[in-house]
Amino acid sequence: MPPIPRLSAPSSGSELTPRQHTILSLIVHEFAQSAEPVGSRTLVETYGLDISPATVRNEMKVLEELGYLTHPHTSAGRVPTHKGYRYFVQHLEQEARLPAALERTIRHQFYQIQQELDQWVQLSASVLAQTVQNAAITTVPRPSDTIFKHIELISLQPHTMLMVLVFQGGTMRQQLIALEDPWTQAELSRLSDRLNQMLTGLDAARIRLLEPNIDPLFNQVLDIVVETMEHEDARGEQIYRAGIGHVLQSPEFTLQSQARRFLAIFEQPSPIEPLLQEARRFPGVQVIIGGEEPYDHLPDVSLVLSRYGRPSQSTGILGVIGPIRMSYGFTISAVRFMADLMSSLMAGLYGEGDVGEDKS
Amino acid sequence: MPPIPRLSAPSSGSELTPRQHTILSLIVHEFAQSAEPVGSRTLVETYGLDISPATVRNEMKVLEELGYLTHPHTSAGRVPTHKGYRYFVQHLEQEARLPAALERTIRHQFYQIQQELDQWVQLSASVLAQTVQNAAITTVPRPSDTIFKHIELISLQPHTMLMVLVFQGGTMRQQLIALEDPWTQAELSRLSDRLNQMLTGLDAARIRLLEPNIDPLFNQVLDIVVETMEHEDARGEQIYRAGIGHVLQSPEFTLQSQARRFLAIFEQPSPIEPLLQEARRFPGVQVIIGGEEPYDHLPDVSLVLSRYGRPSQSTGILGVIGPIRMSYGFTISAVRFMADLMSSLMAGLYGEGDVGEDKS
DNA sequence: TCTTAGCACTCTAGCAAGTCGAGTGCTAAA
DNA sequence: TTTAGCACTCGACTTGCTAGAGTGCTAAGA
Repeated sequence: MPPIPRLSAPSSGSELTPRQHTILSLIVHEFAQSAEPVGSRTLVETYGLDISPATVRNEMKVLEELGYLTHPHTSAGRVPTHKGYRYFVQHLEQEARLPAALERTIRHQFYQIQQELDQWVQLSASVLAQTVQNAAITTVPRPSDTIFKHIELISLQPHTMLMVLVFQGGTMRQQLIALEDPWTQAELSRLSDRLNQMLTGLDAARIRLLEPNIDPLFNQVLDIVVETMEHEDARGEQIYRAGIGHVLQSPEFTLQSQARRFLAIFEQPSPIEPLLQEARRFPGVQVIIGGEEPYDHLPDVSLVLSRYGRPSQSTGILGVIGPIRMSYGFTISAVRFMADLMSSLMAGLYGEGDVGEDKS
Repeated sequence: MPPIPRLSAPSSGSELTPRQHTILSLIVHEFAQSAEPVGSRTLVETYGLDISPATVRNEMKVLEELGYLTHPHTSAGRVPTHKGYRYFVQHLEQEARLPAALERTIRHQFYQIQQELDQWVQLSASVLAQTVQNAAITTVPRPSDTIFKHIELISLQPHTMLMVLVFQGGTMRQQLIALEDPWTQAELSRLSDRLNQMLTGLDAARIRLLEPNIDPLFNQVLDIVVETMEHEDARGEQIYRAGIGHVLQSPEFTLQSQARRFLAIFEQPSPIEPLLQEARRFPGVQVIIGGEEPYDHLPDVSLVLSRYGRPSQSTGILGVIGPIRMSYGFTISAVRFMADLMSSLMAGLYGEGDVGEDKS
């Protein structure tokens, strides 16, 4: 059960009176829990307000005229609009932390598994989903630009070798290559030494400009390297997901059509991929409210995303996807904590000298 | 639209008369399409049978007494029972192939992407899901036993090295290792040469028995190797999934409770993992009808699974998950084709000498 | 003996009418 | 400016009814 969000007076410059702000916040909070339109009487009774339902109704009407609330029908309670949510999120106390016990529990789970990036990524999605009781995603960190760092050629059988490519930032790719002629490990090592000297620090475009060599194997490997690097640049995110069931449990996604639109997010060509790319460019937690304006191709969901990793080297995105009425305060805290945790785990993995994510 | 399954007379030894067999098959087929109980009149009219509805009703009653059909209520049509499906699947002509044009289309998609196992695996799930209009899964191939084949130690920075482990069957793992003292590539190469000579062909248990060396780095690496290999043995399948939305569209999964049970299959600790392990031990396409007897922990779904890969080296599982009333004939053909295709793709990747999956 | 026409019976889906309750909006008084 | 009171609205739920699809049984026909 997430804690009740702070209901402090709005920060200066707000266009709402303190009471309107309180009422809007309470409606957002109540609707997040009940998923049903909030009536004036319910609100007063549930939160023990010192004003009468009629007063609340009057304020609600003003808020509706300002565009922060709507009605599903004449005699129903109020529901926040997208604008209402945007206002709420903007004026939220974003600095709240998760309860210390919860932070400990989460951290503990990461120290129980092997030190391996892929597993951390996967675990972060499922722990996040479990924590916020919504769907969560995490993308595998990768650098914004693929730059050659190291190649290793390993002879497996006389006619088969394993090529291991390491890129700046620590990403690795391996590939088996069939050879026309048999080669010894010594010969392959000489070749990889030469490649390492020539290619370190270059990107795919620069490598392409190199003059062809006399050695046919050299050329073959070079081709494969370029191909792999270009492919790496063009490759879609690898996304781990978890907790889809949580979201489908909530009433707004019981309709088939809604559920299908929601599920499409997790299928192969995901409609949120451009969003993730975009989100990676900025530090801090970002909240995206879908179903409207620039995000109308999304179903009615909200995304709470954060970049993580080492900004100059390789970064990934993690976050939560859930109904628009989610508990933003708690979710934002959870996402921020998880991003910081992953960043520091990665910093530990790749050496302490490199600080994790910048604390904005 | 899948083709109508062959309705030939049952193979000898069947406990049903030819007419009963036909009626059961038609009910299975009709119910697969309509998802609604099949009445006697509908059956006669839709399939142009030369017998009257009354006769069909009599036969239906016999089939019901034998346990192959049920009634949702007194005045409803008939629905196949699990036993009915099992009978139907067992007596199905399993040798049907996909239409040649479809096979070509599918093959084509695999030649359009880079030769990389992970991508093929992912693609196979989405193509399969698209083809049969149900959910599909594919696991990344891996050997049944992890056996050391090769190690490579690559110096990235003076105090950081990359360890690449290759196991029998071609699976690879890499890991960054922080070093207390600085090491040169030459020193690391000598170390990896020694390890390669000592460990090739051994499994984790045997490596554990080796006597400790004087060299501390040697011991450190050896520990990590054993740990990685043991971890590899214990690691869960990496599963790619696709087409979940197709299944959720069908009427049996519109109820929240059903949908959630179904989705649980695709979440982190999947209830079907033991099934996949089991299925990997046998060649050919296997059909599992869930929701009953040994599979009652599953929701009401059927699995059509096949192993693929190189039996002696490394194998994976691919298959389709859908409502029990799926089109078995078509689905089985699709799964078999996809398994064969993946097997031959892998054979091509790892060298022709090694034939793909045995044709059972 | 098998098949089939006829008929009574059963059960669900769907529709219409009616009731209940939560909630609004307005007005007038505090 | 706040609030009590009241008329009004609309959805959710209940009840009663009907049409339709389907079965099971019986008796006649092949």
